[in-house]
Amino acid sequence: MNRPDSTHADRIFQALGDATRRRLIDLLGSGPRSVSELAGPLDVTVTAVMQHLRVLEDCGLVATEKIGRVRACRLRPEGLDVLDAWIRARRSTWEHRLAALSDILREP
Amino acid sequence: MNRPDSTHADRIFQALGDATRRRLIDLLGSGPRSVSELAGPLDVTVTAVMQHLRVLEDCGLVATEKIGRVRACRLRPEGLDVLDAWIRARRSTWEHRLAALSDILREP
DNA sequence: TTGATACTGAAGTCAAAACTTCAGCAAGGA
DNA sequence: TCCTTGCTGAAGTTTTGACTTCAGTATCAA
Repeated sequence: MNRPDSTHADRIFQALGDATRRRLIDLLGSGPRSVSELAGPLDVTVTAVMQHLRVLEDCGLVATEKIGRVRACRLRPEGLDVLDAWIRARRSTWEHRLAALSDILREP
Repeated sequence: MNRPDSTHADRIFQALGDATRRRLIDLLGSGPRSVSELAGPLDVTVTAVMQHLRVLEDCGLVATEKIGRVRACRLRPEGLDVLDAWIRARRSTWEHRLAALSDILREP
C-alpha cells in the first residue's frame, strides 16, 4: 500500500531511497553542476536528471537556478538538518528505553 | 536503471525509503513486538511484515529472534550509527566547501 | 490427539516510480 | 540570420518492489 508520505523527514527518506539520487547528491558534493554535467556520469538522460532534481529540490536537499540556458544545481547543506533530527530523536528514545530496561533487570 | 545498492548506508536508505518500514520502526520504538502485533497496526498481512523485517534485519536496524512459535522483534539502536556517519561526512564536506567559497568571494 | 495459533515460503498481482523518446523552445555563438 | 546547445514537457514503456493469497510447518494448549 505505502501510504502517502507526509512529513518533511518522510519526503527526504523517500528521496534518498533511490540510488541514482544518492549518486547525484554525491556528484554535487564536489561542487555545482549543470543538468547535463550530471546526466553524463549518472548515465541517464537529461530528462531523468530533471525529474530527480525536482524530487530533491522539493524536499530541500538541492537548489537550482536557471542562468541563461543552463540550470546550475547545488546542494543545500541545511537540507540534512531534518534527517539529523530524525536520527537524534529515535536514538535518544531507543537508548533511554534500553537503559530503563537494564535498570529493571538490575533490580534485586 | 537504479543499480544494485552496495554500501551499508545505501541499504539503510533503501530500507527507510519505504513509509511502512518507517512506521514499523516507530512501532518498535515503544518496545519489542511479535510479527502479528506489528501487522495489526500497520494494516498489512503478517507475510508483508515478514518481508519488511527481512529488509530491516539485513541492514542492521532490527533484530529478531524466534522463541517457540513467536518471533520477537526489536530495534538495534547501533543501526543508526551508519546513517549518522553518512550525514556527518556530507555535512562537514559541504559546509567546508561553502566556507572556502565564501573566503574566495571575500578576496579583494 | 486434536485444534488453534504464529509464522514461513512460493508464487503471483498490481501500482508507483524510474526511465525513455520525441517534439518543442530559448539562449548563445558563428 | 542560422545552427547548435541545453533544457523542458508530455506521453509512453519498463522495472521495481510492496502486497496478497494460499498452502505448508512447528508450537502450544486442551
